[in-house]
Parts: sequence; C-alpha cells; structure tokens
Amino acid sequence: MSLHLYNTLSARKEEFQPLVPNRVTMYVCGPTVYNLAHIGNARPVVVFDTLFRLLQTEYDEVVYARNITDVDDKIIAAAREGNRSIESVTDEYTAKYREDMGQLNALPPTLEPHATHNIDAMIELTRALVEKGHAYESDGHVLFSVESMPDYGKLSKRSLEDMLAGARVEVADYKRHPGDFVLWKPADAADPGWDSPWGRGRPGWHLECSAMIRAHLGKTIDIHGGGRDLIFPHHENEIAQSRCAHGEDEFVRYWMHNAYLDIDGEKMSKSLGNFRTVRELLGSYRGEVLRFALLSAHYRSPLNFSVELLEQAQSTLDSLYNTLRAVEDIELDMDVPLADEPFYAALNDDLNTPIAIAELHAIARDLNKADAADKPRLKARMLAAGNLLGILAQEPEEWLQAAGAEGDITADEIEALIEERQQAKASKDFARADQIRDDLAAQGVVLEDSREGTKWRRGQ
RNA sequence: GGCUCGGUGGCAGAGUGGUCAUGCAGCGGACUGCAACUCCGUGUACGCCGGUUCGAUUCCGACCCGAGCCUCCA
Repeated sequence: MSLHLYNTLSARKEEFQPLVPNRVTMYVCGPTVYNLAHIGNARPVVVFDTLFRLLQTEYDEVVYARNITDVDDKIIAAAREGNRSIESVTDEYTAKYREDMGQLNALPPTLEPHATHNIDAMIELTRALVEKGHAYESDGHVLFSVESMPDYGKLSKRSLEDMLAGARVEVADYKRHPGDFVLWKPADAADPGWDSPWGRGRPGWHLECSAMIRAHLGKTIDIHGGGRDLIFPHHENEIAQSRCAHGEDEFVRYWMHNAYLDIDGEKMSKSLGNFRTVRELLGSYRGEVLRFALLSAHYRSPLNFSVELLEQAQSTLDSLYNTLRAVEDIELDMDVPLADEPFYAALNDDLNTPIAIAELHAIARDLNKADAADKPRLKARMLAAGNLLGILAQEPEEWLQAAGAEGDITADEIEALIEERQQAKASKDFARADQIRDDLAAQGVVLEDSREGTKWRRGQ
C-alpha cells in the first residue's frame, strides 16, 4: 500500500504524492524555548519522527525542518523573572530540548531554523503583504487583514461570521477587523527588536513559521505538522500569510495534526498546569519507554497518559527485548522487503502505529517458536519494524540488565549468586536455590532458566 | 453561543455492514524440581433510542455524556 495521510484541510485520507518526485519537504512547529518540554510536547516530535523515518524508506531526499522560536513574549518574561539575558534562556532550553528529544530516539531534523536568524525573511514577507494590500500599519503594528482573503478559515472550517459569533476577547482598537492578527509589533527599547520599515519591532508568532518555511523549504511544501490546537489560529494564519504573500494557491499540500495527551479526561497543557516534563519522566523511565507509550495510540486519537500506561510500555518492551535476547547470536537475513511487511502497510496507512505494534507482536510470537532456519529472517523483520518505530535499537542484554538506580545490586553480585544457585540445584538443595531466587526477586532481578543456562534481567 | 471531534471488553487501544484486532491484567493447560520465560486455550465489548438492511458496534437521525478550538498552548 502506498502512503496515505489524513489531511486536515480535506478532512480525509489522501494518497501522498510529493510536489517534486523523490523529494519531500516537511515542517513541524517546534518549541518556544523558555522552559522544559512536557510529555505532551513530545507527542508531535515522536509522531513526526516516525513519519520522517517512514518517508526516508521511500524517498531519496526528505527535508524535515523543525523550528526553534527564540523570540517571544514568554521568553522575555522568563528572562526578566530569572534576571538573566534572553540568550541564556533560549540557549539553555534549546539545548535541553534537543537532549530530551534525543532521549526519545527522535532523529535530529534536517534543518532547525531559529526565528532570530530569519528576521530579514519575516520583514520581507510583511512588506510583500503590505504591498499587496493584505496588511496595514496601525498604531505601530502591522496587521494582516483577514477580510482581504476570501477563503480565510478554510483549514479550521469556520467563517469570519463564526469567529465573530464566538469572539470573547476584547478587540484591540487598532484592528480593522477583530480577526486581524499581528505580523509585526513595536518593541520597547528594553526588549529585543529589529529595525524595520515600521520602526524597531519584532515579529508576530504566526509570521515566523511562514517566513522560515519560505526561506528554507520553498513557497509550497508537502507536509506541515503540529498539534491539533495549532489549527486555529496559528496554521490558519500561516496559510493566509504565505498564500497572500506568494500569490500561490497552495502553501501546504498535506496538513497533519496530532491529538493531545489527556490526564483525567483533560488535555495536558502548560496553562492547566497538569503536565509532566519529559526530563522529569526520564528520571523514572527510559526514553524508549516514553516513546513506545506515545506510539501506542494512533496519533489522531487522544491518548490517556498515566503511570499505568508507562508501566505497560515498559513491560511490553522488556518482553520484546527478551525475545531478541534469545536470538542474540542469530545472523540476520538482510533480504527483507519492506513492501511485503504488514507493519509497513500499517504505517503507510496514515501512520497506524497501534496496528504496526500489533504486527510487531505477531513477528515476536513467530520468532519465539520458530525453527532455527526461520530465525534469521524473523529477527531481521522484527528489527526492521523496530527501526521504523524508533525502538528496539539497543543491545537486548543491555536493555534488560541496565541498573535502574544508584545502589542497585551489581551484575557481578548477581552472577555470583546465580553460580551459587546452580551449585545448590546440582546438589538438589532446592530450598537454597529458591531462596537465592527470591532474594534476587526482592531486589528487582528476575531469573529465567533454560537449557542453555540461567539468564537474568531487571524487572518485576 | 459558534465550529470541530469523540463515547469499544477490568485497563490501554485498533478496526469493520455478516467467523480474528493487539497488548496488559485474570483464568485453565503445556513446559519446569518449583517458578520465571515461552507456547496453547479462554471473555454474551462496541453510550442510549429509533431508522435503513436479510443482517449494524460499523450507515442515517434524535438524544445523553465527554473533549478540543474560538486567548498563549503539541
């Protein structure tokens, strides 16, 4: 099955065809770097990283850009609050963001444009919009005129009338229409700012993405991703800016939006304060566990986030790695055509990761009971599935035996006890053998006997 | 209020007009000195009420409940 993606714009699955054969351009809204990423922020990263991996199996060139928003009111506020410079705030959180996402096995994007490095492109875009009559200057601000664009609201499926009906925000008096949004705003002397035809100022948030896409990927791109909550106004406004400035009918060919993480039936968000940072969770769970948990639901479905979810992800990965450990010495059969793989078909069907994971389980089950002759191929298939999902890349033994915390019993101590237990078993002293096993179990070490000897892992 | 989108077995979570999701947990069995691992088997699930249909969890309509967006937010 060829790749099909659900397009928010058409509200249906469409066959994916890149604008330029064999070259795909993808842009995903990245972080505003003023604090730590929470696990909800990680969902689009993991989802679009999986898509990135999938696209690379099919296309020679995949250009994936994820921006860093490093100029914003919140950053300024955070710098003031911490009595530090803007740069020290953005540098710190950019670095931590990269580290955290790397822990989730997210590949680095091809491009990581910074807003502050693209100010010229933003000014240029604004100038073009003013010249074409889509924007106007008012009270030091430059605003986009939503009435100048006939199909404004197409992505979010609402009309200007709908928006007015729902308006519950005080309208700034410098706006001609309540829906008009800021492209460029004046900056105080104390705030970061850049000279422009409209005085010293800084860009509006929506403008940044449009300008960086134009500067780095082109007028029309294939895929634009982000969280559902960005559909309106952010992505709607990107469309308005880019299409009106460039005179193109098409800005983004496939709009993709992930649902969010829920906590107790509510979305996890900064404003609700019910979030858990990735960094905090990494203290208790490995990044791969977090990633697997995020992939356990389809990206367009809300995912209930809980400790139970993580525990389940942990035990599922342990089990899969256990299967791989049993075939550690088996050579891989590299001749595995992805096109024939059910997990590949599942991912090509709008990134259906739950089905892909189900297929992975099917392969693992077959591998567990396979004849020696079939193992090289099954192992290769399992690893290929894991690779697309961004999991199962570690050495099984390392995964299963990694110490969880300081003070855990060491591998050497465990090996010594296993040896002692072997002797006890040989002399039929089962009471002693079982006691050793129970003692280890109490310290989180599980023993697994087989004809080849005893293996151990840390777990429940 | 306007606009979107959902309600699936103990839990998580796919999918479909008519024998199967899958995983975790539970139960039974095989294996094992006993376990663990693994394997095999095992569940009157699809919010409620109507309609269409030979047949609906799946299509249509009403209703109930929930979520999201309309304001910074993945």
